[in-house]
Amino acid sequence: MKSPQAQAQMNIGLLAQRTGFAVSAIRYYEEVGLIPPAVRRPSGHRVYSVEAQEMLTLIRHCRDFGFSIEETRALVSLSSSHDRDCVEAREIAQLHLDTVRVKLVELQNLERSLSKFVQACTDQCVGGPAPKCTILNDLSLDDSKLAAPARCCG
Amino acid sequence: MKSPQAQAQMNIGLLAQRTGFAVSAIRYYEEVGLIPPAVRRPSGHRVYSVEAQEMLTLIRHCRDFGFSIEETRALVSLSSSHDRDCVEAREIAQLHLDTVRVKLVELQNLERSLSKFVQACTDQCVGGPAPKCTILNDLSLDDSKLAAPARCCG
DNA sequence: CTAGAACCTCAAGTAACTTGAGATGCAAGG
DNA sequence: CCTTGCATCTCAAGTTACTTGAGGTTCTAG
Repeated sequence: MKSPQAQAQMNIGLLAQRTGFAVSAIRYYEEVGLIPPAVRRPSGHRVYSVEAQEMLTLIRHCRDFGFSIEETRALVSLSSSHDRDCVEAREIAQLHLDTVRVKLVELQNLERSLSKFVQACTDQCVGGPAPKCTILNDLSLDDSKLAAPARCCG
Repeated sequence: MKSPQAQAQMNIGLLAQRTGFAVSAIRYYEEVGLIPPAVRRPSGHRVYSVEAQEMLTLIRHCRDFGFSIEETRALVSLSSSHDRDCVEAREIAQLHLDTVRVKLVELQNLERSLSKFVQACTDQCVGGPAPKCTILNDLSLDDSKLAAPARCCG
């Protein structure tokens, strides 16, 4: 009756391997109630079914999307509820997308400023270490414009 | 002798205000040794000089740049060392810039995938909640392609 | 002189796990 | 049967960069 390849029962190590989580992360997810407590063998070892594997795969994908544990929890519970609400799932994703976009803009600005900073240093410090470098001084002034330090290694 | 506007001594509250940190953050920085222990009044209250303000302003700018505490620590110590090494500062910034760029690419990919996900939902769930929505099912399959779920609310 | 803001210390909480210690279980080779 | 070594178990503490809270003092303005 048992199919040899789609192993129905597995221990935590194999589950971890199949879902891309660390063993400790799976135990953590159980602890915080993101997944239900595993069935145990008499020895105390956890045993998992393919259903658990699917649930963790969903969680894996949610985490790859950067959803927080709480958002993931909502999506997992939606996925296992009978009368699931697609609109709700979309709202969670949309909300998350909004925050990702904000972060993206911030990171883009940061990249610009930082590369200008490095460029200013590179342009002006070509000769090597300079004891009179003032770029860090500039950074400690309230009104310094970080994106383009006025001078460096003068 | 005392200039009235450039107040030479200040308490932690004013320092926090001037540098944009929370009071608790400044105490934390002292605790972890990012800034030296403040001079105390007989009452135990901390007193800060303009030098401390400048140091914290530098830290503020480093944190705005997303430098970790350890990177910031290195930059702060460079800024206060007599024979400062401009090349070293540039290297720290360059290293940090590299990681920012990696994160930026990741976030851009994420934004694309996530917006496709939301779009797929929006396109197919216009009618409202759908009990037969399968989008979350797809996410629990190992080989599902997240960027473009095959179907939703079928 | 008193109310209330600001300050103090110390402990614990946050997110999402990881790491480590110390103990037990299990499967394979000899 | 026994040993070796990997997998597993629990529980506590560490990670980052701070914040929050409790409980108590000090400063300042009216």
